[in-house]
Amino acid sequence: MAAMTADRPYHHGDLRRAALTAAVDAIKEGGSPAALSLRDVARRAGVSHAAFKHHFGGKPGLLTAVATEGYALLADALTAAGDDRIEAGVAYVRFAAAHPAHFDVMFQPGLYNADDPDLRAAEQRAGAALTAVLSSSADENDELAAWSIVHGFASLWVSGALRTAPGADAGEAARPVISLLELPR
Amino acid sequence: MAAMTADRPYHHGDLRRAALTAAVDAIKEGGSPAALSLRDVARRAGVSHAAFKHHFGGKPGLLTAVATEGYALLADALTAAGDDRIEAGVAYVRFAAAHPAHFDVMFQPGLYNADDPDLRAAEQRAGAALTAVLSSSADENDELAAWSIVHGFASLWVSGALRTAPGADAGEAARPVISLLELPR
DNA sequence: CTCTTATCTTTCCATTGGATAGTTAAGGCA
DNA sequence: TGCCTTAACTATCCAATGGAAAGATAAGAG
Repeated sequence: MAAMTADRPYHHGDLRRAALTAAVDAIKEGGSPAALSLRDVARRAGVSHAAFKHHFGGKPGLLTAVATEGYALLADALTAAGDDRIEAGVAYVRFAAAHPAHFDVMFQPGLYNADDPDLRAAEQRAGAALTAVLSSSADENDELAAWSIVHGFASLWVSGALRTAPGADAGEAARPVISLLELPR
Repeated sequence: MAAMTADRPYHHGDLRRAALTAAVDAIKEGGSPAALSLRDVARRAGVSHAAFKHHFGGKPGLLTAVATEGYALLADALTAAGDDRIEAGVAYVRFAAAHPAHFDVMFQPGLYNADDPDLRAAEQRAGAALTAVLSSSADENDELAAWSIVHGFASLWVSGALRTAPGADAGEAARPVISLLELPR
């Protein structure tokens, strides 16, 4: 039974990529990764919902790919920010604000396949980039404090808990805040 | 058609309370509020899934109640902690670690009915308690920094990003970290 | 003792994620 | 060129979900 109403090709060509962006769009519109529907993503990509099984295995697999991409983007952003701790922190916040869907998924390990090899690799790359900037820290508490303040600001920003002027730049808003941790003590 | 296999009474007596605790249990076991199933909660409470309509309206309504209870608990914990900023911060983290399900829901406004009156009231009570402790702050950035570092630590702890010794006390782990913000500058 | 109303159940529905089996195309190899 | 293996995708079925509607039961007011 060959239906094929539309004249699009049988093979998408770059379904994986299309699915990822469609998923991120859907998460943004839905407001939460929880509301994500596989079938909705499939419709956006113009594909049967079962097509994802081959590429991602299932819904958790799709979200695993989103998280993986997120960690990769974060690692890139951190490396690009250089050695300055403040700038790295600003980059962290900026990443979260620019990719809220990725950020949301990343820190909800219950949603995806947390022991996926690719995911782990990207995760460790981001972790290494973070540790590299913080290597000047005196002790472990110093590192934890830096990570906490930056992650906290990012989380609050993304969740909408900070009622800021619309269109405000998250990075610039964060700079004076996270700088408080860096003053000479 | 009166089936009623079990001999439990037709009226539960305290369904609202039972539903809340069942929902929290289910979220903890499921790992994420996203995985929460209304019908599962109903089974735990020994009730038809349609019974919730009257009490909560629907799934978002149930999660709204969870978030409301969370904000109330947080407000209580903060007020009980007294005037000390460090102790308030420790209490914040301790709350998150003790009630991870509530905490998870609270900061995902997309999951619930964010403009519910009761929710707003509890939210504002917690906000007031937080602001009260931070009132000694020099400026707004100081307040934001304090909130960020505490919320960041709590988020990372709850999401499992901090690989700590099992059974470790979150509050005590947080104390030296958040104290770094309080050193004389 | 009846009426009213809050609480709960049954039943039905569209939608979801997943499983299975079949269809199409693309690339290696004769 | 023609075959054949395999990647990529569709069609279809299924159990489970959240919600809606309508009815059953109980509790309390008068």
